[in-house]
Amino acid sequence: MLDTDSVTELRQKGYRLTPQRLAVFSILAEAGQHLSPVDVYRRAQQRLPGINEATVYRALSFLTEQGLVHAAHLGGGQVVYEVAEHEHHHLLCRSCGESVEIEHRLMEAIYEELEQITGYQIDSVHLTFFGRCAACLAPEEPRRQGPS
Amino acid sequence: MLDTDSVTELRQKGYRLTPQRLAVFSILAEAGQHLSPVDVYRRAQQRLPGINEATVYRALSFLTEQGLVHAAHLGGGQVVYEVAEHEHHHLLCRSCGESVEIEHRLMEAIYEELEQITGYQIDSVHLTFFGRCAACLAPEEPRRQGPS
DNA sequence: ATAAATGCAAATAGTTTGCATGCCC
DNA sequence: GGGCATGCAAACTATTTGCATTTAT
Repeated sequence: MLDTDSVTELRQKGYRLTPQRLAVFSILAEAGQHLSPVDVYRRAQQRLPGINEATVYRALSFLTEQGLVHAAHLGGGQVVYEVAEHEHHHLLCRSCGESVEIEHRLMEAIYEELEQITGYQIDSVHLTFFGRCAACLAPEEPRRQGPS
Repeated sequence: MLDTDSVTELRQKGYRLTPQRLAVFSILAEAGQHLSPVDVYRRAQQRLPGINEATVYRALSFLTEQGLVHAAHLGGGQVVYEVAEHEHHHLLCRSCGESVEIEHRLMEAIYEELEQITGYQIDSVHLTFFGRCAACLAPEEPRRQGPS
């Protein structure tokens, strides 16, 4: 699932493309959504039965450092990962845990404003907003399930 | 440091205002900024030498449930707490860890836009943006120290 | 008095690290 | 073959929980 360019680049830097790293990457690519390290680990076990949790953590931080994967901080101190395709943010429903993507484009104006006010250069690739989704707002009885 | 109204209200609900809970609240109120549970614990020890870490965690979640304190999720899976005075957000410098407050007012327009687009009702009381502060951007050598 | 909260210790979850072995390039 | 990465186990940090005791009301 890793494109040839990335593969070549990483090898030139002296890094190795092990089955474990490739598995972690494809799992994220195929999932098409953010996964927690444990999620990744569980799925990885099915492909590479002997894979270790520490390896998954190491692969995730490796891929993050290389910019192939993004780490996102959802609420509750959870960190999740997803392939670095397009910049976006999340809006998470507190009731049912469902999330929608927010295009980064929508946030550009506010980023600029905040940069002007604060003097910071903002580079958040990922923000998480919280709220309640339409489905949970509508009925008397919201469909309870708890986030995550 | 808790106002009389809150005190009365909590007692009427059957909750108790123990020295531990009051200490945790005043520590946050006096700090005037977000503190991690460990920060709170350390400061609490000086006032109530026997206080236990579990008690601090329990007090923090109690105060959060009662709406007197807000939990904020900074990066790296850290949760910090602060008194619930005014709604605001944080902008955190990745290099030195310094943070500035972002007034919620600035975010209102984008909240409305997102609500229209997604159908969600957004109630994030706290967002954390990441970037680099002016001081860390300016010099050749950013003042390294690592966040938090 | 009595139910709620604390303190203690142990359990749990999530993540990191040291080191010998294995395997990618 | 050389060195980076893995696997394993242990260490760590942060947080939670059960239970006997204490204490606010």
